Amino acid sequence: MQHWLIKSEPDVFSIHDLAQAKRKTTHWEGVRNYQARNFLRAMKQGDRALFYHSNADPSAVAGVVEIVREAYPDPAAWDPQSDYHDPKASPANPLWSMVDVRLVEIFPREIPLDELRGVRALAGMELLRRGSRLSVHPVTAAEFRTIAALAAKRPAPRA
DNA sequence: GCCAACGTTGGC
DNA sequence: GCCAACGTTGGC
Repeated sequence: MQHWLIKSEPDVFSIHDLAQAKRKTTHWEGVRNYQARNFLRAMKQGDRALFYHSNADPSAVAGVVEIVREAYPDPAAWDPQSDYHDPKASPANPLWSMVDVRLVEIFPREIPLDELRGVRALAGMELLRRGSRLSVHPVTAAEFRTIAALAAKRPAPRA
C-alpha cells in the first residue's frame, strides 16, 4: 500500500466538508498539474492519503482519507462552466483524472505546518521542501505513521 | 495583500 | 529548443 498527501484549501473544500458529504466520499476533482495528475493515476484502491489544508490559518494536516476508486476522467475539465475547465480537454481526450476518496479520520487535532517543520523524522517530506507546490504527492510509510502519531498526542512544547 | 517559487505558453 | 512573460500556488 502506498501513502499520499493531498492538498485542499479549506475555504474551497475542507475535511469537514468531506465529513458532511454523502458516504463521506468525494470526487477529488480539479487537479490541473501533470505531475500531480500522474500521482493520482498511480493511486490504488485502499491507499491512504493525508488530507492537508493549504492556504489556511494555520495550514495543517487535518486527517486521513482512503482511495476508494482509482483514477478516471475528470469531467470538470471539459465543462465550460467549471472553475476547472481546460479548453484542451474533451470527452474524447479527457486529459485530466480524478479519484474518489472517503474520509477515514479527522485527527483529534490538526498538525500545523510549523510543527511539522520541527520534526526531525519529517525533514525529507516533499510538503516541507522550499517552494513545494505539488498538490498530490507520495509520502513514505514512516512519514505517514509519524504524522498520525503526532495527531494522537498533545503538541510538543515550543522550542 | 505581498511575493517567491514554480509551471506553462508562445515568440523566435 | 531557448527563454521571457505570464499565471498560479501557497506561506506569511
